[in-house]
Amino acid sequence: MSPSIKDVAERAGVSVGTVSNVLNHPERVADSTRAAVQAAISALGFVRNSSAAQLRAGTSRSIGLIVLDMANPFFHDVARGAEDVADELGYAVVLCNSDDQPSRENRYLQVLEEQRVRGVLITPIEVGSERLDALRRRGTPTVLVDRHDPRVNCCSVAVDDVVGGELAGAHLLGLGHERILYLTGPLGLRQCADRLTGLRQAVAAAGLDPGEVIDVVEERAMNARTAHDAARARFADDRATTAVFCANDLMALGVLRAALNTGRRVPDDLAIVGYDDIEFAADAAVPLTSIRQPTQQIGRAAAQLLVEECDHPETHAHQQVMFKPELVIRDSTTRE
Amino acid sequence: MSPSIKDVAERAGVSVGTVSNVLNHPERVADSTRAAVQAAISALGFVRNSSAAQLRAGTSRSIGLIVLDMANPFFHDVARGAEDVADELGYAVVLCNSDDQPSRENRYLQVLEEQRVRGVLITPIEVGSERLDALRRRGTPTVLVDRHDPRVNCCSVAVDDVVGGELAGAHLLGLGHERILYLTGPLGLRQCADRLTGLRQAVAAAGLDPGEVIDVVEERAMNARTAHDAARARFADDRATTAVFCANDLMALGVLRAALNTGRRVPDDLAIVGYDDIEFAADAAVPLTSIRQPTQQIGRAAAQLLVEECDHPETHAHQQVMFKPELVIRDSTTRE
DNA sequence: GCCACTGTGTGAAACGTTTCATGCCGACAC
DNA sequence: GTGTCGGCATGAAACGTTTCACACAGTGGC
Repeated sequence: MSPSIKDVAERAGVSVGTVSNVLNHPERVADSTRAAVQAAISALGFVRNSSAAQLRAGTSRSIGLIVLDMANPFFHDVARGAEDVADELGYAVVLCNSDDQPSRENRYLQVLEEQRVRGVLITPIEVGSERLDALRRRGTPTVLVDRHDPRVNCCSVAVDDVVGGELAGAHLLGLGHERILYLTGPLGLRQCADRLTGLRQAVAAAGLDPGEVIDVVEERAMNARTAHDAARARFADDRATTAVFCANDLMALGVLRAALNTGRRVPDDLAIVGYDDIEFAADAAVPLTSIRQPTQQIGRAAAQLLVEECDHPETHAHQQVMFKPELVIRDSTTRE
Repeated sequence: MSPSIKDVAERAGVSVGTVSNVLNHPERVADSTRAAVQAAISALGFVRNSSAAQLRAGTSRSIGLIVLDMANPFFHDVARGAEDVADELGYAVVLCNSDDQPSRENRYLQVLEEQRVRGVLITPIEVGSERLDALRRRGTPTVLVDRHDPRVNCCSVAVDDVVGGELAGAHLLGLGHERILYLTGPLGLRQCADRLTGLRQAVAAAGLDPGEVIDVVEERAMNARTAHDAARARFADDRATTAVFCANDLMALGVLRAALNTGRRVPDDLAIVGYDDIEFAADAAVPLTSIRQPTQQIGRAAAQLLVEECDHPETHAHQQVMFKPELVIRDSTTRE
């Protein structure tokens, strides 16, 4: 159907080996021959068949990246970082979106394996699944993104959520708040639980009793609407709480709307801290103080570790990289 | 390295042809043989090499999707819709992000061609580029997403932006506004220009003079910050304008913040209409009236057209599908 | 004039599948 | 017993590359 290397060879009057050399090792071919082959290639509109190339070569220069949710800016930035690094190092990235569904995760792992990718970057739905172990056993390096493997039999890159909670807590305590509400998603998520741990540590470090200072409200969904409703219900008869720490920015924005709609001034009556520092945080009705994660860095680091393991499997030692988050102060906690 | 079909055949004591049949035509194989082969497959951890399969088969069941910007929720939804349909029809989608850079678009087109994808869905950076025509000439069907080809030599799916502008205009005029500001990105973008055209049509249809009613402010960037600054500058000494129509929701959110910060009530002093109906529009400080595009539908329709052309190239006739947008009324224009 | 060498090109093997013509075997009809 | 047929399995060819051992022809040293 489409022209093959053989057609090109015939037209240029050379052997197939020579055409292949023009494609892959141009320096081995005399200038005149190379020109003739190039001419034949463009005349025929030849495009290399990568299936054949990869079959013969036995190995591909591509890695897979499976994320939980491409709609989440966090993963979008991670992907961007990983792509940039992979590109520099001569690898292509195959992007897959598991959408938090085990069936999709499985299907993509299968596809990536069939394509013989060199390695896989993944935020697994469940850490320590048999499927992933099997992949590793068969010799495909994997790196966990935003997760850690307690058994440490692969590399991983994550952000220290305990520190994030501490930063938020210390900031609010420093502003004089004595009743802090932690509005969170399911505490079964490590992320949410760790942030609470950090918050408690900050309170304890200030010489206060976490049990007295912190109040936890756990919601199932982590979006603005849920948070808005929860905040409204809560604030109907509560004037003691002067600060809210939310497990993500969407929830913080919901709380902000609830506060403004019930006539509270932010930050004077209520201080709000979010998490993630999403793009819109700075542009909210009251710009949001938030905890920023080095998202692109996560992707970059993960890709680097993976490529390192792919290229030097024998000397490679697994690492657990842990980034520190950063506090970004805006008007929702303090006006300068 | 990893076990091949041959290893499986040896271990199961059958020929390679039989193993292949177990994989692709299980019904042609006797139950007992099939079981033996399956056992060998799992014992060895065999995974089919898709390069070899595709090379032999000569054709793949995958299509490429090249979008401008995965960070934009619009394209995210389009991708989702396309993936769903492709999946139902037995095609896999290879997702590529051109990031508005011609070099990346070119590279991905090259990669997709080398992989011999059956077809390509693309929002091209430039309509009518030679590269895309060449691809089509070589027999790879393409469908334009959110773009139209004036020469109509391929299918396309887009949304009618003129109607979107009309909807916004008619809504604001119906509320009694007589001075409307259109805050837009570059009018060189068809999207932005068409929305203005629609707005003018609505004004004319109401028997008014577009030149008197509409005021256009064109900014280079279409984000919240730019819009916020533009709105602030504008409103410093302008009380005549009572309504703003923004070319996207991010700009509308910027205007909203500027309005609230300068003490205007929304919608009483200023009505605001956005465009795109992004997820956060409903959760803004004042929920935003916006124009919703059937984003997932766009992706679904595009994938359907493409697969149709791939599967029945001879009977296929190119179509230009044009969806109608929809007005979503919220508090930023009228309180019920 | 011979040797070694370099630069360039050749041709065949191999990669792991799928497909297809062929063959084997037992069952059933006559 | 012969002929036919269906169900299953086989083995080889083919897909389009890359690689590698080899060949060939100049070149320069001696």
